[in-house]
Amino acid sequence: MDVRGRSRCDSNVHSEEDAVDLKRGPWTVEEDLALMNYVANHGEGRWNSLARSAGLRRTGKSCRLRWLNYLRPDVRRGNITLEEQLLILDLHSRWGNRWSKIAQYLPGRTDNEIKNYWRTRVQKHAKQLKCDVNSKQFKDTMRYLWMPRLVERIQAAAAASTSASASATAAAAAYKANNSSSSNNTSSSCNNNNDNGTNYRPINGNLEHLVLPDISTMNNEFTSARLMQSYYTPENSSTAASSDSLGTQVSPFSDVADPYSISVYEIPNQGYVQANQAAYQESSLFSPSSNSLNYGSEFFQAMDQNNQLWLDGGDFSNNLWNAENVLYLQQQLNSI
DNA sequence: AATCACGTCAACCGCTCGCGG
DNA sequence: ACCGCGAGCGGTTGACGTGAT
Repeated sequence: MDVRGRSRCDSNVHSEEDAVDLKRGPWTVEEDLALMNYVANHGEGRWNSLARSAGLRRTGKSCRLRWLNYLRPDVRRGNITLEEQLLILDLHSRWGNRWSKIAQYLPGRTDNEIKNYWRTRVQKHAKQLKCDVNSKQFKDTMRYLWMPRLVERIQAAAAASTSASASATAAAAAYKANNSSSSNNTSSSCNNNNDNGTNYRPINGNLEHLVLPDISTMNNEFTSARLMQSYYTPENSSTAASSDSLGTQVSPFSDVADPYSISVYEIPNQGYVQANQAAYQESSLFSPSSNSLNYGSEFFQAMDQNNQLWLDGGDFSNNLWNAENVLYLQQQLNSI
């Protein structure tokens, strides 16, 4: 067997006997098969005894980790999608480094994977911006710039996906028929129960009021679709919008004292950076308190340099929208 | 072709918590 | 109340892949 990685003597092996028996490092195919077979026949749990009974020279911890993070049949592979990024950013803003809790809302993703994503992607950008990942500055950047931008990207992807497959799907045809008659119906349906029977009632984009659905009944794309709705509602984008000198539609912050209150900007055919910077700067007009977002042009320059890298983190090839989600997101787009 | 730097991620570690004896 | 054990969590490490030089 291939024993790589840490040496046996650098761990908390308590006896010479254990040192001889225990194996560390990457799992082999044989070990994986042994673990899978044993779990299939006997179920999970009792990992220490499981390891012995399955004939694995591994700790129970190692077996558990291998199963949960890799061998479990419902483990999801591939890049973190834009929808998942949005969810991770939002949930982390609420719960911090509660990776397992966050992972509960991203079916198929493990806490380890989310943790790795955060450390390799998010913290990297904080470092490039020369600010602490836990600083208010960085959190504001996420809330007011990156997350709205993620929403834009998701909407754009949904629109592209729908237009590409519209003629081939019944859902798209139904959408077209529905959309040609009335636009009000679509927006009014947004805040009602969804097709999964999940009660979802976002209130003016305030995520504190966002009731996260039962994850057992919905996939992560649908969860993020609901989250998107809370970031971009027809009410705050149309009735309260104002135009700045760039022609950018800017929504005033309805409640800047609430750290989770989000406004989103409509940016028709504008460069993302310029438009968002204008929106970002204008946001200070609505925040006379200590929450004012005056970070200056240097900060934006640093952010802009890294912005595309950040947004390109999503993999559209893995953006497997089903017809239902495409329809839902299209309704959102057309209700704006 | 060789080397280096960097990013990714599987795996490990220490710690805490809950539970049963 | 204490102890031992199993399970789970968050932090960290290091092997590996890849692109740049």
